[in-house]
Amino acid sequence: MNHYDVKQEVTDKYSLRGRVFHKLREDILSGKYEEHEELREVAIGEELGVSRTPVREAFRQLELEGLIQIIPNKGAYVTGITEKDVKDIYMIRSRLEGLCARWATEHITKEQMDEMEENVYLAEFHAAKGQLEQLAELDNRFHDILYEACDSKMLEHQLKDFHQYVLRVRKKTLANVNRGPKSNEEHKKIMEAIKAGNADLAEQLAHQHMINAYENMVKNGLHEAYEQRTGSDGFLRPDTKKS
Amino acid sequence: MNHYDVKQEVTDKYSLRGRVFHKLREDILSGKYEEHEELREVAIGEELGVSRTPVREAFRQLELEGLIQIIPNKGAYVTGITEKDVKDIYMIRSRLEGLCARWATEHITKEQMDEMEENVYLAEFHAAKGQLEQLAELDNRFHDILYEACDSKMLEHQLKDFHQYVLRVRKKTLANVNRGPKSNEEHKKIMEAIKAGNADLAEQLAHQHMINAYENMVKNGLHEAYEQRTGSDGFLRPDTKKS
DNA sequence: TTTCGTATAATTGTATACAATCATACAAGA
DNA sequence: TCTTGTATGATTGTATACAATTATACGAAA
Repeated sequence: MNHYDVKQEVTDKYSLRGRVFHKLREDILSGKYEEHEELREVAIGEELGVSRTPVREAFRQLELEGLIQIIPNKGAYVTGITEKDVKDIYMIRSRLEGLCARWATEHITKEQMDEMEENVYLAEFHAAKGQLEQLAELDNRFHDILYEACDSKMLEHQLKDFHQYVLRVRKKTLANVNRGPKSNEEHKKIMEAIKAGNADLAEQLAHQHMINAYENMVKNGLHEAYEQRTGSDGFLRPDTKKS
Repeated sequence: MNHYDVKQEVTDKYSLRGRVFHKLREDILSGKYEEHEELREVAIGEELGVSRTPVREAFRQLELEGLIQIIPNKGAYVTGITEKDVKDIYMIRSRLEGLCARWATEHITKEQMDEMEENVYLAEFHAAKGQLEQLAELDNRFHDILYEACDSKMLEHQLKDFHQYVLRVRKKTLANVNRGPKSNEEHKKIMEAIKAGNADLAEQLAHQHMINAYENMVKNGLHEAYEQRTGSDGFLRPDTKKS
Protein backbone atom coordinates (compact mmCIF):
# COMPACT_ATOMS: atom_id res chain seq x y z
CA MET A 1 0.00 0.00 0.00
CA ASN A 2 1.41 3.33 -1.01
CA HIS A 3 1.21 6.29 1.27
CA TYR A 4 -1.10 8.14 -1.05
CA ASP A 5 -3.59 5.34 -1.10
CA VAL A 6 -4.23 5.76 2.57
CA LYS A 7 -7.68 7.11 3.15
CA GLN A 8 -6.77 10.30 4.86
CA GLU A 9 -8.92 12.82 6.64
CA VAL A 10 -8.30 16.37 5.57
CA THR A 11 -6.68 16.86 8.92
CA ASP A 12 -5.92 14.39 11.63
CA LYS A 13 -7.80 14.55 14.86
CA TYR A 14 -5.10 13.23 17.09
CA SER A 15 -2.39 15.83 16.83
CA LEU A 16 -2.70 18.94 18.92
CA ARG A 17 -3.16 20.99 15.78
CA GLY A 18 -5.89 18.64 14.63
CA ARG A 19 -7.67 18.94 17.92
CA VAL A 20 -7.40 22.71 17.91
CA PHE A 21 -8.67 22.80 14.35
CA HIS A 22 -11.72 20.67 15.04
CA LYS A 23 -12.50 22.38 18.31
CA LEU A 24 -12.35 25.83 16.78
CA ARG A 25 -14.42 24.78 13.81
CA GLU A 26 -17.08 23.36 16.05
CA ASP A 27 -17.05 26.45 18.24
CA ILE A 28 -17.36 28.77 15.29
CA LEU A 29 -20.16 26.75 13.72
CA SER A 30 -22.02 26.38 16.99
CA GLY A 31 -21.95 30.08 17.50
CA LYS A 32 -19.61 30.26 20.47
CA TYR A 33 -17.82 33.13 18.83
CA GLU A 34 -19.55 36.19 17.46
CA GLU A 35 -19.18 37.08 13.83
CA HIS A 36 -16.12 39.24 13.34
CA GLU A 37 -14.87 38.33 16.77
CA GLU A 38 -11.11 38.34 17.06
CA LEU A 39 -9.41 35.09 17.95
CA ARG A 40 -6.12 35.49 19.80
CA GLU A 41 -3.50 32.85 19.52
CA VAL A 42 -2.42 32.82 23.15
CA ALA A 43 -5.96 32.88 24.48
CA ILE A 44 -7.02 29.93 22.34
CA GLY A 45 -3.81 28.15 23.19
CA GLU A 46 -4.26 28.59 26.92
CA GLU A 47 -7.88 27.51 26.73
CA LEU A 48 -6.87 24.27 25.07
CA GLY A 49 -3.61 23.87 26.91
CA VAL A 50 -1.33 24.10 23.91
CA SER A 51 1.25 26.52 22.61
CA ARG A 52 0.76 29.00 19.81
CA THR A 53 2.31 26.85 17.11
CA PRO A 54 -0.53 24.35 16.64
CA VAL A 55 -3.03 27.15 17.06
CA ARG A 56 -1.45 29.13 14.28
CA GLU A 57 -1.45 26.15 11.95
CA ALA A 58 -5.09 25.51 12.71
CA PHE A 59 -5.81 29.16 11.96
CA ARG A 60 -4.28 28.85 8.51
CA GLN A 61 -6.55 25.93 7.75
CA LEU A 62 -9.64 27.57 9.09
CA GLU A 63 -8.85 30.53 6.91
CA LEU A 64 -8.86 28.42 3.78
CA GLU A 65 -12.06 26.76 4.88
CA GLY A 66 -13.53 30.21 4.99
CA LEU A 67 -14.44 30.17 8.65
CA ILE A 68 -12.00 32.82 9.74
CA GLN A 69 -10.14 35.57 8.04
CA ILE A 70 -6.56 36.38 8.88
CA ILE A 71 -5.25 39.87 8.40
CA PRO A 72 -1.46 39.95 8.43
CA ASN A 73 0.06 41.30 11.59
CA LYS A 74 -3.37 42.06 12.95
CA GLY A 75 -5.38 39.04 13.82
CA ALA A 76 -7.84 36.31 13.00
CA TYR A 77 -11.51 37.14 12.76
CA VAL A 78 -14.58 34.94 12.49
CA THR A 79 -15.93 35.31 8.97
CA GLY A 80 -19.14 37.17 8.47
CA ILE A 81 -21.72 35.80 6.09
CA THR A 82 -24.15 38.12 4.37
CA GLU A 83 -27.62 37.23 3.18
CA LYS A 84 -26.38 37.35 -0.37
CA ASP A 85 -23.64 34.88 0.53
CA VAL A 86 -26.26 32.52 1.87
CA LYS A 87 -28.28 32.78 -1.28
CA ASP A 88 -25.21 32.23 -3.42
CA ILE A 89 -24.23 29.21 -1.41
CA TYR A 90 -27.62 27.60 -1.85
CA MET A 91 -27.69 28.31 -5.55
CA ILE A 92 -24.21 26.92 -6.04
CA ARG A 93 -25.08 23.95 -3.94
CA SER A 94 -28.24 23.35 -5.96
CA ARG A 95 -26.10 22.84 -9.06
CA LEU A 96 -23.68 20.57 -7.28
CA GLU A 97 -26.36 18.53 -5.58
CA GLY A 98 -27.97 18.10 -8.96
CA LEU A 99 -24.73 16.84 -10.44
CA CYS A 100 -24.29 14.63 -7.40
CA ALA A 101 -27.69 13.06 -7.96
CA ARG A 102 -26.83 12.48 -11.61
CA TRP A 103 -23.64 10.68 -10.76
CA ALA A 104 -25.31 8.81 -7.95
CA THR A 105 -27.76 7.47 -10.53
CA GLU A 106 -24.83 6.13 -12.49
CA HIS A 107 -22.74 4.80 -9.62
CA ILE A 108 -24.96 3.92 -6.71
CA THR A 109 -24.43 0.47 -5.21
CA LYS A 110 -27.18 -1.86 -4.11
CA GLU A 111 -26.33 -1.29 -0.46
CA GLN A 112 -26.51 2.48 -0.87
CA MET A 113 -29.80 2.19 -2.73
CA ASP A 114 -31.19 0.06 0.04
CA GLU A 115 -30.13 2.51 2.69
CA MET A 116 -31.61 5.36 0.74
CA GLU A 117 -34.94 3.62 0.44
CA GLU A 118 -34.89 2.77 4.12
CA ASN A 119 -34.05 6.38 4.89
CA VAL A 120 -36.99 7.71 2.93
CA TYR A 121 -39.54 5.30 4.31
CA LEU A 122 -38.28 5.71 7.85
CA ALA A 123 -38.53 9.47 7.42
CA GLU A 124 -42.09 9.05 6.17
CA PHE A 125 -42.86 7.25 9.38
CA HIS A 126 -41.33 9.91 11.60
CA ALA A 127 -43.01 12.63 9.59
CA ALA A 128 -46.38 11.05 10.18
CA LYS A 129 -45.71 11.00 13.90
CA GLY A 130 -44.34 14.52 13.91
CA GLN A 131 -40.95 13.49 15.21
CA LEU A 132 -38.94 16.36 13.81
CA GLU A 133 -35.67 15.53 15.47
CA GLN A 134 -35.36 12.14 13.84
CA LEU A 135 -36.60 13.64 10.60
CA ALA A 136 -33.82 16.20 10.61
CA GLU A 137 -31.19 13.58 11.22
CA LEU A 138 -32.52 11.42 8.41
CA ASP A 139 -32.50 14.44 6.17
CA ASN A 140 -28.82 15.00 6.79
CA ARG A 141 -28.12 11.36 6.33
CA PHE A 142 -29.96 11.28 3.01
CA HIS A 143 -27.58 13.82 1.60
CA ASP A 144 -24.58 12.00 2.99
CA ILE A 145 -25.73 8.87 1.21
CA LEU A 146 -26.08 10.85 -1.97
CA TYR A 147 -22.54 12.21 -1.60
CA GLU A 148 -21.14 8.76 -1.09
CA ALA A 149 -23.13 7.30 -3.94
CA CYS A 150 -21.90 9.84 -6.47
CA ASP A 151 -18.50 8.23 -6.15
CA SER A 152 -16.47 11.37 -6.74
CA LYS A 153 -14.06 12.54 -4.11
CA MET A 154 -13.81 15.84 -5.94
CA LEU A 155 -17.51 16.57 -5.76
CA GLU A 156 -17.74 15.25 -2.24
CA HIS A 157 -14.96 17.61 -1.24
CA GLN A 158 -16.75 20.54 -2.76
CA LEU A 159 -20.06 19.75 -1.17
CA LYS A 160 -18.46 19.26 2.21
CA ASP A 161 -16.72 22.58 1.87
CA PHE A 162 -20.09 24.20 1.60
CA HIS A 163 -21.34 22.19 4.48
CA GLN A 164 -19.21 24.40 6.69
CA TYR A 165 -21.15 27.44 5.68
CA VAL A 166 -24.49 25.80 5.38
CA LEU A 167 -24.40 24.47 8.90
CA ARG A 168 -24.20 28.00 10.17
CA VAL A 169 -27.46 28.99 8.54
CA ARG A 170 -29.35 25.77 8.35
CA LYS A 171 -30.16 25.04 11.93
CA LYS A 172 -33.70 26.19 11.82
CA THR A 173 -34.66 25.23 8.31
CA LEU A 174 -36.09 21.87 9.13
CA ALA A 175 -37.49 22.97 12.45
CA ASN A 176 -40.41 24.22 10.44
CA VAL A 177 -43.11 21.58 10.76
CA ASN A 178 -44.05 21.84 7.14
CA ARG A 179 -40.64 21.64 5.56
CA GLY A 180 -39.58 18.34 7.10
CA PRO A 181 -42.25 16.16 5.47
CA LYS A 182 -42.13 18.20 2.29
CA SER A 183 -38.39 17.75 2.12
CA ASN A 184 -38.79 14.04 2.50
CA GLU A 185 -41.35 13.88 -0.27
CA GLU A 186 -38.74 15.44 -2.50
CA HIS A 187 -36.16 12.95 -1.30
CA LYS A 188 -38.52 10.20 -2.26
CA LYS A 189 -38.88 11.50 -5.79
CA ILE A 190 -35.13 11.88 -6.13
CA MET A 191 -34.70 8.35 -4.84
CA GLU A 192 -37.23 7.01 -7.32
CA ALA A 193 -35.55 8.81 -10.20
CA ILE A 194 -32.20 7.33 -9.21
CA LYS A 195 -33.72 3.88 -8.88
CA ALA A 196 -35.31 4.22 -12.29
CA GLY A 197 -31.94 5.20 -13.71
CA ASN A 198 -33.23 8.55 -14.89
CA ALA A 199 -30.19 10.74 -14.35
CA ASP A 200 -31.66 13.82 -15.98
CA LEU A 201 -34.68 13.75 -13.75
CA ALA A 202 -32.61 13.00 -10.65
CA GLU A 203 -30.42 16.00 -11.35
CA GLN A 204 -33.36 18.25 -11.97
CA LEU A 205 -35.16 17.13 -8.82
CA ALA A 206 -32.12 17.43 -6.57
CA HIS A 207 -31.46 20.85 -8.02
CA GLN A 208 -35.00 21.97 -7.29
CA HIS A 209 -34.85 20.38 -3.86
CA MET A 210 -32.09 22.77 -2.83
CA ILE A 211 -33.88 25.77 -4.22
CA ASN A 212 -37.00 24.80 -2.32
CA ALA A 213 -34.97 24.45 0.85
CA TYR A 214 -33.57 27.91 0.36
CA GLU A 215 -36.92 29.50 -0.42
CA ASN A 216 -38.44 27.88 2.60
CA MET A 217 -35.66 29.26 4.72
CA VAL A 218 -36.16 32.74 3.37
CA LYS A 219 -39.89 32.50 3.89
CA ASN A 220 -39.36 31.57 7.51
CA GLY A 221 -36.97 34.39 8.18
CA LEU A 222 -33.47 33.77 7.04
CA HIS A 223 -32.24 36.71 8.97
CA GLU A 224 -33.05 35.45 12.43
CA ALA A 225 -32.01 31.98 11.47
CA TYR A 226 -28.45 32.89 10.79
CA GLU A 227 -28.02 35.94 12.95
CA GLN A 228 -29.08 34.23 16.11
CA ARG A 229 -26.03 32.72 17.68
CA THR A 230 -27.21 30.76 20.67
CA GLY A 231 -30.76 29.87 19.78
CA SER A 232 -32.74 27.74 22.14
CA ASP A 233 -33.06 25.18 19.42
CA GLY A 234 -30.01 23.12 18.71
CA PHE A 235 -31.57 19.77 18.23
CA LEU A 236 -29.74 19.74 14.96
CA ARG A 237 -26.20 18.99 15.89
CA PRO A 238 -23.57 21.05 14.05
CA ASP A 239 -21.60 18.03 13.01
CA THR A 240 -23.78 15.42 11.44
CA LYS A 241 -21.10 13.03 10.37
CA LYS A 242 -22.14 9.47 10.46
CA SER A 243 -20.47 7.14 12.89
CA MET B 1 -13.72 51.00 7.44
CA ASN B 2 -13.99 47.84 9.46
CA HIS B 3 -11.30 45.25 9.35
CA TYR B 4 -13.58 42.72 7.71
CA ASP B 5 -14.39 45.03 4.87
CA VAL B 6 -10.81 45.04 3.76
CA LYS B 7 -10.42 43.25 0.48
CA GLN B 8 -8.14 40.49 1.57
CA GLU B 9 -6.27 37.91 -0.41
CA VAL B 10 -6.68 34.40 0.85
CA THR B 11 -3.10 34.60 1.93
CA ASP B 12 -0.73 37.50 1.93
CA LYS B 13 2.23 37.50 -0.37
CA TYR B 14 4.57 39.53 1.73
CA SER B 15 5.06 37.39 4.79
CA LEU B 16 7.56 34.58 4.58
CA ARG B 17 4.75 32.08 4.91
CA GLY B 18 2.89 33.76 2.08
CA ARG B 19 5.94 33.66 -0.13
CA VAL B 20 6.56 30.01 0.66
CA PHE B 21 2.91 29.23 -0.04
CA HIS B 22 2.88 30.93 -3.41
CA LYS B 23 6.25 29.58 -4.41
CA LEU B 24 5.32 26.02 -3.56
CA ARG B 25 1.98 26.32 -5.30
CA GLU B 26 3.63 27.58 -8.43
CA ASP B 27 6.26 24.87 -8.30
CA ILE B 28 3.70 22.15 -7.86
CA LEU B 29 1.50 23.48 -10.63
CA SER B 30 4.39 23.99 -13.00
CA GLY B 31 5.49 20.45 -12.49
CA LYS B 32 8.74 21.02 -10.62
CA TYR B 33 7.79 18.28 -8.23
CA GLU B 34 6.70 14.84 -9.29
CA GLU B 35 3.31 13.54 -8.27
CA HIS B 36 3.54 11.83 -4.91
CA GLU B 37 6.94 13.38 -4.33
CA GLU B 38 7.70 14.01 -0.69
CA LEU B 39 8.26 17.58 0.40
CA ARG B 40 10.57 17.97 3.40
CA GLU B 41 10.23 20.94 5.64
CA VAL B 42 13.90 21.66 6.14
CA ALA B 43 14.76 21.20 2.48
CA ILE B 44 12.05 23.62 1.36
CA GLY B 45 13.03 25.99 4.13
CA GLU B 46 16.70 25.99 3.18
CA GLU B 47 15.87 26.44 -0.47
CA LEU B 48 13.86 29.53 0.31
CA GLY B 49 16.01 30.70 3.16
CA VAL B 50 13.41 30.43 5.88
CA SER B 51 12.86 28.29 8.93
CA ARG B 52 10.44 25.41 9.23
CA THR B 53 7.65 27.40 10.86
CA PRO B 54 6.44 29.32 7.80
CA VAL B 55 6.96 26.24 5.68
CA ARG B 56 4.74 24.18 7.92
CA GLU B 57 2.00 26.77 7.86
CA ALA B 58 2.18 26.93 4.09
CA PHE B 59 1.93 23.14 4.00
CA ARG B 60 -1.31 23.21 5.98
CA GLN B 61 -2.81 25.59 3.48
CA LEU B 62 -1.62 23.70 0.46
CA GLU B 63 -3.18 20.62 1.96
CA LEU B 64 -6.59 22.26 2.15
CA GLU B 65 -6.17 23.52 -1.39
CA GLY B 66 -5.71 19.94 -2.37
CA LEU B 67 -2.25 20.34 -3.81
CA ILE B 68 -0.46 18.27 -1.21
CA GLN B 69 -1.47 15.63 1.25
CA ILE B 70 -0.04 15.52 4.74
CA ILE B 71 0.23 12.26 6.57
CA PRO B 72 0.79 12.78 10.29
CA ASN B 73 4.32 12.15 11.47
CA LYS B 74 5.30 11.05 8.02
CA GLY B 75 5.40 13.76 5.49
CA ALA B 76 3.83 15.95 2.85
CA TYR B 77 3.24 14.54 -0.61
CA VAL B 78 2.24 16.17 -3.86
CA THR B 79 -1.32 15.13 -4.63
CA GLY B 80 -1.93 12.78 -7.48
CA ILE B 81 -4.78 13.45 -9.87
CA THR B 82 -6.41 10.60 -11.72
CA GLU B 83 -8.07 10.84 -15.09
CA LYS B 84 -11.42 10.44 -13.40
CA ASP B 85 -10.58 13.38 -11.14
CA VAL B 86 -9.91 15.48 -14.19
CA LYS B 87 -13.21 14.54 -15.73
CA ASP B 88 -15.03 15.24 -12.49
CA ILE B 89 -13.38 18.61 -12.19
CA TYR B 90 -14.44 19.64 -15.65
CA MET B 91 -17.98 18.46 -15.13
CA ILE B 92 -18.27 20.27 -11.82
CA ARG B 93 -16.74 23.33 -13.33
CA SER B 94 -19.16 23.20 -16.25
CA ARG B 95 -22.03 23.62 -13.80
CA LEU B 96 -20.35 26.42 -11.95
CA GLU B 97 -19.27 28.25 -15.08
CA GLY B 98 -22.84 28.01 -16.24
CA LEU B 99 -24.10 29.53 -13.03
CA CYS B 100 -21.40 32.14 -13.28
CA ALA B 101 -22.55 33.13 -16.75
CA ARG B 102 -26.12 33.36 -15.49
CA TRP B 103 -25.17 35.70 -12.70
CA ALA B 104 -22.89 37.66 -14.96
CA THR B 105 -25.89 38.28 -17.20
CA GLU B 106 -27.67 39.78 -14.22
CA HIS B 107 -24.81 41.75 -12.71
CA ILE B 108 -22.33 42.66 -15.41
CA THR B 109 -21.30 46.31 -15.53
CA LYS B 110 -20.88 48.33 -18.66
CA GLU B 111 -17.11 48.38 -18.24
CA GLN B 112 -16.98 44.61 -17.89
CA MET B 113 -19.24 44.16 -20.90
CA ASP B 114 -16.97 46.42 -22.92
CA GLU B 115 -13.87 44.50 -21.92
CA MET B 116 -15.56 41.22 -22.74
CA GLU B 117 -16.50 42.42 -26.22
CA GLU B 118 -13.00 43.73 -26.77
CA ASN B 119 -11.61 40.41 -25.59
CA VAL B 120 -13.70 38.44 -28.04
CA TYR B 121 -12.95 40.61 -31.04
CA LEU B 122 -9.28 40.83 -30.23
CA ALA B 123 -9.18 37.06 -29.93
CA GLU B 124 -10.88 36.78 -33.30
CA PHE B 125 -8.07 38.86 -34.73
CA HIS B 126 -5.32 36.76 -33.19
CA ALA B 127 -7.10 33.59 -34.22
CA ALA B 128 -7.11 34.73 -37.80
CA LYS B 129 -3.39 35.36 -37.63
CA GLY B 130 -2.72 32.11 -35.85
CA GLN B 131 -1.21 33.76 -32.79
CA LEU B 132 -1.96 31.05 -30.29
CA GLU B 133 -0.10 32.53 -27.39
CA GLN B 134 -2.13 35.70 -27.30
CA LEU B 135 -5.23 33.64 -27.91
CA ALA B 136 -4.54 31.54 -24.85
CA GLU B 137 -4.03 34.57 -22.67
CA LEU B 138 -7.23 36.14 -23.89
CA ASP B 139 -9.02 32.89 -23.20
CA ASN B 140 -7.91 32.95 -19.59
CA ARG B 141 -8.81 36.57 -19.29
CA PHE B 142 -12.29 35.95 -20.68
CA HIS B 143 -13.04 33.62 -17.84
CA ASP B 144 -11.59 36.01 -15.30
CA ILE B 145 -13.91 38.70 -16.57
CA LEU B 146 -16.80 36.29 -16.26
CA TYR B 147 -15.83 35.51 -12.67
CA GLU B 148 -15.66 39.17 -11.78
CA ALA B 149 -18.90 39.96 -13.54
CA CYS B 150 -20.88 37.33 -11.68
CA ASP B 151 -20.42 39.43 -8.59
CA SER B 152 -20.30 36.57 -6.12
CA LYS B 153 -17.26 36.10 -3.97
CA MET B 154 -18.55 32.67 -3.04
CA LEU B 155 -18.71 31.43 -6.62
CA GLU B 156 -15.48 33.17 -7.51
CA HIS B 157 -13.80 31.39 -4.63
CA GLN B 158 -15.10 28.05 -5.79
CA LEU B 159 -14.04 28.54 -9.36
CA LYS B 160 -10.60 29.69 -8.35
CA ASP B 161 -10.24 26.64 -6.16
CA PHE B 162 -10.69 24.51 -9.21
CA HIS B 163 -8.29 26.64 -11.11
CA GLN B 164 -5.55 25.09 -9.02
CA TYR B 165 -6.33 21.69 -10.38
CA VAL B 166 -7.24 22.75 -13.84
CA LEU B 167 -3.95 24.51 -14.40
CA ARG B 168 -2.18 21.26 -13.92
CA VAL B 169 -3.99 19.61 -16.78
CA ARG B 170 -4.85 22.45 -19.01
CA LYS B 171 -1.53 23.58 -20.37
CA LYS B 172 -1.87 21.94 -23.71
CA THR B 173 -5.56 22.27 -24.26
CA LEU B 174 -5.40 25.46 -26.20
CA ALA B 175 -2.17 24.57 -27.91
CA ASN B 176 -4.32 22.70 -30.36
CA VAL B 177 -4.68 24.96 -33.35
CA ASN B 178 -8.32 24.10 -33.75
CA ARG B 179 -9.51 24.56 -30.22
CA GLY B 180 -8.35 28.15 -29.80
CA PRO B 181 -10.57 29.69 -32.47
CA LYS B 182 -13.40 27.30 -31.66
CA SER B 183 -13.19 28.27 -28.02
CA ASN B 184 -13.40 31.90 -28.94
CA GLU B 185 -16.44 31.33 -31.11
CA GLU B 186 -18.11 29.90 -28.05
CA HIS B 187 -16.98 32.86 -26.00
CA LYS B 188 -18.60 35.09 -28.53
CA LYS B 189 -21.91 33.32 -28.25
CA ILE B 190 -21.77 33.46 -24.47
CA MET B 191 -20.97 37.14 -24.67
CA GLU B 192 -23.89 37.77 -26.98
CA ALA B 193 -26.27 35.89 -24.73
CA ILE B 194 -25.13 37.95 -21.75
CA LYS B 195 -25.47 41.14 -23.73
CA ALA B 196 -28.96 40.15 -24.79
CA GLY B 197 -29.83 39.49 -21.18
CA ASN B 198 -30.65 35.88 -21.86
CA ALA B 199 -29.45 34.24 -18.64
CA ASP B 200 -30.77 30.80 -19.47
CA LEU B 201 -28.94 30.71 -22.76
CA ALA B 202 -25.76 32.13 -21.22
CA GLU B 203 -25.77 29.42 -18.59
CA GLN B 204 -26.39 26.70 -21.11
CA LEU B 205 -23.66 27.95 -23.45
CA ALA B 206 -21.06 28.38 -20.72
CA HIS B 207 -21.91 24.93 -19.46
CA GLN B 208 -21.42 23.41 -22.88
CA HIS B 209 -18.27 25.43 -23.41
CA MET B 210 -16.60 23.63 -20.52
CA ILE B 211 -17.74 20.25 -21.71
CA ASN B 212 -16.37 20.98 -25.17
CA ALA B 213 -13.06 22.04 -23.65
CA TYR B 214 -12.89 18.78 -21.77
CA GLU B 215 -13.80 16.64 -24.73
CA ASN B 216 -11.24 18.39 -26.86
CA MET B 217 -8.62 17.72 -24.23
CA VAL B 218 -9.52 14.05 -24.10
CA LYS B 219 -9.46 13.82 -27.86
CA ASN B 220 -5.96 15.26 -27.95
CA GLY B 221 -4.62 12.93 -25.35
CA LEU B 222 -5.43 13.89 -21.82
CA HIS B 223 -2.92 11.44 -20.51
CA GLU B 224 0.19 13.03 -21.93
CA ALA B 225 -1.16 16.46 -21.20
CA TYR B 226 -1.29 15.98 -17.51
CA GLU B 227 1.34 13.36 -16.98
CA GLN B 228 4.05 15.30 -18.64
CA ARG B 229 5.77 17.39 -16.03
CA THR B 230 8.31 19.52 -17.81
CA GLY B 231 6.91 19.78 -21.27
CA SER B 232 8.71 21.91 -23.80
CA ASP B 233 5.61 24.00 -24.12
CA GLY B 234 4.99 26.44 -21.36
CA PHE B 235 3.79 29.41 -23.27
CA LEU B 236 0.77 29.24 -21.04
CA ARG B 237 1.97 30.63 -17.76
CA PRO B 238 0.70 28.76 -14.70
CA ASP B 239 -0.47 31.93 -13.05
CA THR B 240 -2.60 33.95 -15.35
CA LYS B 241 -3.67 36.63 -12.93
CA LYS B 242 -4.09 39.97 -14.51
CA SER B 243 -1.76 42.74 -13.48
C1' DT C 1 19.64 -16.42 2.88
C1' DT C 2 15.98 -14.59 5.34
C1' DT C 3 13.85 -12.57 9.22
C1' DC C 4 13.68 -10.09 13.18
C1' DG C 5 15.18 -6.83 16.71
C1' DT C 6 17.79 -2.99 18.06
C1' DA C 7 20.41 1.13 17.50
C1' DT C 8 20.92 5.20 15.02
C1' DA C 9 19.57 8.77 12.03
C1' DA C 10 16.15 11.51 9.92
C1' DT C 11 11.87 13.84 10.09
C1' DT C 12 7.85 15.75 11.99
C1' DG C 13 5.31 17.84 16.26
C1' DT C 14 5.39 21.20 19.78
C1' DA C 15 7.10 24.78 22.88
C1' DT C 16 9.46 28.83 23.56
C1' DA C 17 12.42 32.84 22.73
C1' DC C 18 13.02 36.79 20.22
C1' DA C 19 11.93 40.16 16.37
C1' DA C 20 8.64 42.89 13.92
C1' DT C 21 4.41 45.04 13.68
C1' DC C 22 0.36 47.10 15.42
C1' DA C 23 -2.73 49.30 19.03
C1' DT C 24 -3.24 52.32 22.73
C1' DA C 25 -2.38 55.98 26.00
C1' DC C 26 -0.84 60.16 26.87
C1' DA C 27 1.36 64.41 26.53
C1' DA C 28 2.77 68.50 23.82
C1' DG C 29 1.55 71.82 20.60
C1' DA C 30 -1.73 74.22 17.62
C1' DT D 1 -10.65 70.91 21.94
C1' DC D 2 -8.28 68.63 18.45
C1' DT D 3 -4.28 66.83 16.28
C1' DT D 4 -0.01 64.60 16.29
C1' DG D 5 4.16 62.42 17.93
C1' DT D 6 6.09 59.20 20.97
C1' DA D 7 6.42 55.66 24.29
C1' DT D 8 4.68 51.49 25.96
C1' DG D 9 2.33 47.28 25.77
C1' DA D 10 0.05 43.72 23.17
C1' DT D 11 -0.04 40.69 19.35
C1' DT D 12 1.59 38.42 15.44
C1' DG D 13 5.80 36.58 12.59
C1' DT D 14 9.79 33.78 12.62
C1' DA D 15 13.68 31.00 14.30
C1' DT D 16 15.27 27.55 17.10
C1' DA D 17 15.47 23.97 20.68
C1' DC D 18 13.73 19.84 22.18
C1' DA D 19 10.36 15.81 22.16
C1' DA D 20 8.03 12.24 19.65
C1' DT D 21 7.66 9.50 15.86
C1' DT D 22 9.22 7.18 11.83
C1' DA D 23 12.74 5.34 8.59
C1' DT D 24 17.02 3.01 7.90
C1' DA D 25 21.11 0.20 8.71
C1' DC D 26 23.05 -3.55 10.54
C1' DG D 27 23.88 -7.60 12.98
C1' DA D 28 22.19 -11.85 15.30
C1' DA D 29 19.46 -15.88 15.10
C1' DA D 30 16.82 -19.27 12.56
